[in-house]
Amino acid sequence: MAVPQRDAAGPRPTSRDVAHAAGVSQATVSLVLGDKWRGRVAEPTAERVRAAARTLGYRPNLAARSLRTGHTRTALLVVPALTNDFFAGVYTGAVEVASAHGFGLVLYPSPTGIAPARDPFASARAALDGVIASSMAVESLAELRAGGLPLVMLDSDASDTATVNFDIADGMRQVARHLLALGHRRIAHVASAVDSWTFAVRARALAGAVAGSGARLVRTERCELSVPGGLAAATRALAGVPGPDAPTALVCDDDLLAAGALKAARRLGLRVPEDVSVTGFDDLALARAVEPELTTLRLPAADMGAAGMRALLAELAERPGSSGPSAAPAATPTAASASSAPSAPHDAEAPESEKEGGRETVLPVTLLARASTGPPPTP
Amino acid sequence: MAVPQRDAAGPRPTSRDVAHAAGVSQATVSLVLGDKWRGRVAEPTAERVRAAARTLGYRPNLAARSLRTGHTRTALLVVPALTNDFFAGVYTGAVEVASAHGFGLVLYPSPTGIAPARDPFASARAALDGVIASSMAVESLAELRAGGLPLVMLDSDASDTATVNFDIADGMRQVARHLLALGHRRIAHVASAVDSWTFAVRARALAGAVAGSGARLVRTERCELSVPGGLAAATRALAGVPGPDAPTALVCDDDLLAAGALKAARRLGLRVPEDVSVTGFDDLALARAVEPELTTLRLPAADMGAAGMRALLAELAERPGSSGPSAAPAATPTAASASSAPSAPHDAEAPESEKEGGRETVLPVTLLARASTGPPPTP
DNA sequence: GCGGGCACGTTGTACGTATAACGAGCGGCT
DNA sequence: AGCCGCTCGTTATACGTACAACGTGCCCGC
Repeated sequence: MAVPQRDAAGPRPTSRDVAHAAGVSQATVSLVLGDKWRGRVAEPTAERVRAAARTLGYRPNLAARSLRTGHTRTALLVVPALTNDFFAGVYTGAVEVASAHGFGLVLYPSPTGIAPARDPFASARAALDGVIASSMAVESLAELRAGGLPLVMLDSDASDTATVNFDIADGMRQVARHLLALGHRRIAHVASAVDSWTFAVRARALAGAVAGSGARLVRTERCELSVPGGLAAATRALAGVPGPDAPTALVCDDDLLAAGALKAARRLGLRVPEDVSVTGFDDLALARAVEPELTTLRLPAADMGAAGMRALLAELAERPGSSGPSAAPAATPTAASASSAPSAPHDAEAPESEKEGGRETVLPVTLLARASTGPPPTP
Repeated sequence: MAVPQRDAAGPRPTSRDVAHAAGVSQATVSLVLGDKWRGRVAEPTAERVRAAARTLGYRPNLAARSLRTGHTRTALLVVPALTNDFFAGVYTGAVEVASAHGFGLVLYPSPTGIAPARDPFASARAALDGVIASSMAVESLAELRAGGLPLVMLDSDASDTATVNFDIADGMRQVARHLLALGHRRIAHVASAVDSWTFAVRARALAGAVAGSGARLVRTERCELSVPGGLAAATRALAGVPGPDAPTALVCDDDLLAAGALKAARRLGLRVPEDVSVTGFDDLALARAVEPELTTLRLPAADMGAAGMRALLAELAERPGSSGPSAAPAATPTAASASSAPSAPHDAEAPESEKEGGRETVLPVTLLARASTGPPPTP
């Protein structure tokens, strides 16, 4: 009703049409709608322009704008898979700070089965100002950089790029401490076979935490990052349980693997946690859908997305020809009043420790102890 | 190595730079790279242009192209949630046929917590040629149509728009027949509270199938579409089990609900399927992650996405100023030889019955009988 | 009374591309 | 010989926007 679109739209009104309707020049329209008019256009005139834009249902032509300005105010988020709630959370966080800064965010799920050919983002045709990519979604970092676009990596140890990581090592130590405190002394690691920093760190940290504690890492089984993968690997890891040399706890690199481990235990006639404890990683929705619910690490995915987007904006800001971020939510003529203050989320929060002046952001993680862990069986 | 990008890139080469390097005019470059040169440019010249483009690492400026042509060869897919494998499948299918026709596909997960303000797709800033939307992701269809963009709806009964649907009614009848054949006579329906065509049909079809069969639909419990929702609703539905008037089978509108039902049964001390049978819908990955694995309906999500994209392309083709679909995979200068024939997927397959000349596509579904259903208990 | 600022706009141009319209050379047919 | 028609290009223009540069009154201070 109040929405002012022309229904039987002719060929979409341009800024010149608006100018004509408001009795000004096209340049003035551009100034007013671009929020660059303080002191250059009188308020009544500006209001006339806005009114004309509103009644005509004017919406700026993005292509023309990009052609002129050289940028698109659009970023790309590259993730390995859509179905993982973790990356959905990353997206949510990233899109929030993006749109708070007038940026769009496009999603590119890397392995869709489409051959990426030469162009990694062929299917996300949008012209881009920058890229945020999960290290799990890219094979070759060089290929990404080839575009010459500002780049932020997630879960990566790349040193020549801005990165956003979780404190995975600390998280793994929390898991280890939890199990050790429960009394476990023989632990197996159900590990992802994905060759990524975030999994390499898991292995190192677990080994490190177990090392000087009187406990032992009795097995490590690698597998594909999926429930069936976890089922297979956990089945191998559980051979000989209960037994003197067999593990009493399974530390899994991911909730998917832990869910598979639960199935493996059940098929082997083992109870969780009475016969064997299981831990996950990520706190996916799946962690609470299975029985028993998984002890796991909560990684604040949205924070990672938000931090990634902020890092990208910072990168953009210090480029030569680029436009610094602005809070102005684009030129779409919308009623100027928003309900509450826009408030870029988290913009001044404490928890995320950022290496001052550096290019790496590290986010804390927290352990959630649930029903899948308990004391080891007493033989 | 063979990838010909300029590393210390200056301000990106334009078609004019290519023209200069090849000793031709800019128009000729445009013709050659746009595949419009048959009979207008001699082969040696064309090759010279291609070579120049390659060594310069030329990539056409999308903004300029869109400004000139008026379209973007980009479509938008609007889905309710990213984490649902079903919609991930839809995306995969859609992106496959899109890129086979030289189109890009951008994803917009509707409820990201961002207020859509006036513009439904503010965060997917890309300029669009058309939209494919799941009816579950949009509140008001009119708002979608307001953009004036070609529109295809998924899972919808909208009559004034092209639609792609599954044969939900037939699917529900298959479920009912399966349970009736096992001997169930008292059935409860764990239904989604989402007000959408696809769920309304489920209810009607289940009621219809149970009606003349000697069995009864003893309860219907509605809830939010999630595992906890299913847990709550199923707990209500299972009151009094086992008992003379209580259901022996739970038909759930979605695998998420069925997973919740499994948890509910376990908490009530009921075994599945010995005490109560449970069925799902969608065949999500979750269906096989839980124990016992779910009897469910397989909906070929990728087919739906592919059909949706094809419907959109058809829509686009019969618009006045628009470019018909073309198999030419854009102008990116890539080695002309592909390994195998491109072969638009499924393009001539039988299973999807399409109302000839109509605007609705209906896709078949198949029942997967797994461990969560069995004969009812014999009292 | 006159130069100088200020407030308010406007004119002009460029971004990189696609395509319509227009040749120029040349061989063959009548 | 004349001229059509074909091949192989070129020139010119428009898409819609942002912004640099340039007026034009008008008031103010000296």
